[in-house]
Amino acid sequence: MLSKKSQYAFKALEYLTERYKQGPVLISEISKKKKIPLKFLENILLELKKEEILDSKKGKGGGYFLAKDPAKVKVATIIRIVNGPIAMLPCVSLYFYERCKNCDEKKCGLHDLMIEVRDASLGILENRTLKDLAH
Amino acid sequence: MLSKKSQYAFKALEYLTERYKQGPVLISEISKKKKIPLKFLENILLELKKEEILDSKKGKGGGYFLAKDPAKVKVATIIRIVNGPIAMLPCVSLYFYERCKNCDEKKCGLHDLMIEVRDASLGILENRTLKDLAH
DNA sequence: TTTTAAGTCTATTAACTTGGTAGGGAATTT
DNA sequence: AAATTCCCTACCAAGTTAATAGACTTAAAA
Repeated sequence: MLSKKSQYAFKALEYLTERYKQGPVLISEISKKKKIPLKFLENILLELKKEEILDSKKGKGGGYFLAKDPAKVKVATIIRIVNGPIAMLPCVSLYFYERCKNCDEKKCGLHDLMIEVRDASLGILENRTLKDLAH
Repeated sequence: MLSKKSQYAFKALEYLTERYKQGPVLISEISKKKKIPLKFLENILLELKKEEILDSKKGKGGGYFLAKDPAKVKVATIIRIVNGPIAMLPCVSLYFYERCKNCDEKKCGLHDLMIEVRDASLGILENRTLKDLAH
């Protein structure tokens, strides 16, 4: 399941997508409009900035804004940043791969199945962007 | 991600699938062969019994065994029992549905997307059984 | 140049979840 | 009756999540 943090992130990004190219938006404004705890939201936006999804401006007239075209930001990318792996097992994760202990990937029945599930999910998540979320 | 408990469950079920119709198998045997902490495994098997995936026999010659044909036990069912929801959001879960607070499902962009992802995953998980995991 | 308005950063905390343990109790077979 | 095996309840430590606090930095405006 997506964490609450992830849901907050998507709500904030939705808000910023609606205001793309309209200048910086205050954290406090997003917090109020989307009912996200202010300080928690700060952390989330900062993280998204470090990953270059968002950019920001300090001081008066400052705020956060999308660093790129919302049609270029994949949903999968956001999930990986704020929620972690999309795969159901570490041993089939593309970006967070970890070998299974006590389990030979060659003859693990779950392994192949979970690759299928991963690919089915990614087929969708890698092909949808922030723009699609807004519609 | 699937919890360690879920991975243990699948390993145990794999073992029991190989021994389907061959009489009860000791918890301690599964524990040893599959390297699963004994007491933890007890809890898992008991839970699977309560959900009628497994059955058991007490006393000498006792143990656990599959309650039905492994070809009839869906992977999705097991995941729901030991891991919980398959969907990425409570508001799109079929078996663990919960309404989103502060989010109108009608106009939530994530909602529709997550339904797609759910259906893609279920398309696989509802059509694979314990038997498929073994081969 | 001072003030004010922002975002930045580090640390802390409370609640919850996960993984694992302990120790009898109950049923069944011999 | 004794041995064997699952059943059940409770507990605990560690980690994660959600949220908060407060001081710091940068930038614009007065």
